[in-house]
Amino acid sequence: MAETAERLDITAARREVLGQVLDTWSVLVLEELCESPRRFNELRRLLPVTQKSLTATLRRLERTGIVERIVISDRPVAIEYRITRLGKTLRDPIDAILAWVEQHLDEIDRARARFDDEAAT
Amino acid sequence: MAETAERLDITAARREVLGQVLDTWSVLVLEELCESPRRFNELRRLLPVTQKSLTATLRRLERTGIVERIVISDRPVAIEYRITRLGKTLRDPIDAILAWVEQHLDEIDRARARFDDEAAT
DNA sequence: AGTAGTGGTATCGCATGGATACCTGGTCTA
DNA sequence: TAGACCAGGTATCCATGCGATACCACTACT
Repeated sequence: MAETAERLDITAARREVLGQVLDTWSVLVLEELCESPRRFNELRRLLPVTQKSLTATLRRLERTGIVERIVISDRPVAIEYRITRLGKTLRDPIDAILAWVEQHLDEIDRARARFDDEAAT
Repeated sequence: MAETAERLDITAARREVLGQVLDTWSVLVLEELCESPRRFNELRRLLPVTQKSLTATLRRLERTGIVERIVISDRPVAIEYRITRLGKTLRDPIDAILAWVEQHLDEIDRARARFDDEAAT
């Protein structure tokens, strides 16, 4: 039982961060910010994400310490989002996942087609 | 515009797979199955996941070609889930992410506390 | 016969996320 | 100075997802 409890404790903490960090929009926003700092609407144009979700994603990443929200101008309100040192350490693992996806997309498509065919039978 | 369209096309395909592969339960189930094949209820005991979500997760992973569902006995219905060759290739990237989480949990906690403090001000 | 385990499906209610509209300001141009 | 347009959001509605719960068919054990 102690074993189980410990195990679940670990995964509970893990799960929370995992859910935030591995969220689809988080991953894609992160990729963008790794290339260079971006403005809010710049990100909107780059990704098919709604304003609401982008706002939520940026807030979450900011809270987690992965991106920084920098006011670059007061008068015409201008805000820049940039990746933090912590965020940069995420780049390699995330890139590895993205590379995996790119590399296995075809295989996944075939697997899905096979599965759906068998299900239709 | 062609640039944008192409970019969105790529991310659309990416997004789908990302969403499935990086799903919290998928990641944790995958970790378990990497250790050894598991039965349905075995997984339930190992992870704080509901039956419904576990069923959905396993179906999704099966469809994506990442896990295999093997009937090991008809009479007493017994089913084993095991990782596929494709699934195994996911292990390294996923482990990298998990390692990242473990490594930076404290830093994330501090960042969150800081954020919440500032917000409260 | 009763209880427990196996691998599920069905239903309900709440929270999350997308689409859409709207808002507060500032800039630019006519 | 009015109108159009940009910025960075908030507010609202609605569909979908997910957890909790109940239930089912079958087998095994006692």
